[in-house]
Amino acid sequence: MLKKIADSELEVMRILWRGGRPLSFAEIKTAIESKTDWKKSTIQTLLGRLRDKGIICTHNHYVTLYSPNVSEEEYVKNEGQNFIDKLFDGNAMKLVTALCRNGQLDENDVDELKAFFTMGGESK
Amino acid sequence: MLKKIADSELEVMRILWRGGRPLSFAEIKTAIESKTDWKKSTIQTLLGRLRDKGIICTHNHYVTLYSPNVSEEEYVKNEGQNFIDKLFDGNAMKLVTALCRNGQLDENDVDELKAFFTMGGESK
DNA sequence: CCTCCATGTTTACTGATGTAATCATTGAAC
DNA sequence: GTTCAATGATTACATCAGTAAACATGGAGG
Repeated sequence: MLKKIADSELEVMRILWRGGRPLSFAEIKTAIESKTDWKKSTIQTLLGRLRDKGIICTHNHYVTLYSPNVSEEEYVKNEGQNFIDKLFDGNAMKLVTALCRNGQLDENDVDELKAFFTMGGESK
Repeated sequence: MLKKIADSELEVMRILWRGGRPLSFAEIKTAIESKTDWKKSTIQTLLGRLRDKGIICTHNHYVTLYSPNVSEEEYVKNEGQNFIDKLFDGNAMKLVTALCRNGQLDENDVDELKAFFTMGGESK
């Protein structure tokens, strides 16, 4: 049961996921500093917590390299399910109809989805 | 900007929302005890915090009555948006396509949505 | 009146999160 | 070798969330 990833930790995970390969602290630091003004010790703390939770692991290569143990897809799927469970009784359709009702999704979007299915695959 | 409703607080809110009218502590307590084993002091704490956050208010009637300041719809819409912002760059379609990809939504569901639109209204 | 019960208020404690300073180490540069 | 900069580890501290005991109070019953 996938431990919870806190918001600030998520920022770090994004870097790792987007990196697509094990990253060094320096790389992570640079990437994070381009979007937050966290001190390095903060980043270190987050990496430590993520490792404690088993969400990332470290390889001792030459420098330490950090890589995710869970993929972004897994994470997103998991969070999505939790969210749906929490607010929509686990029923994804309820979520979607709520989106429609709130105008966060319109008929064109639905058409697009339809297309996605009828051509059985990756639209994007 | 709607203060955050914690998970346990949400349980209380559900009672209030479902109640459809201002409820007394006794009513809330009974309702909550049917689904959790929280002590009454716990329920009081949650009510207190919700009131501090301005999410509910109390009327002094004869006994104190509690009622929500935010509707469930508002709340759900808000949380939904936050969720989409956090995990899908604010793009609801990305969420929905993810649901499809994960099989949490299938072609039939999409058809249903289509119907929802073409007949312009409340399907369910 | 005195007592008890339901309710309201205050205080408490643990763990998680956001944020970081500080200390320790280790390889790189002189 | 000695020093320094980068990195890793330890400690810190405030706030929030989950859960609750304890204490105060105002009526209901006797």
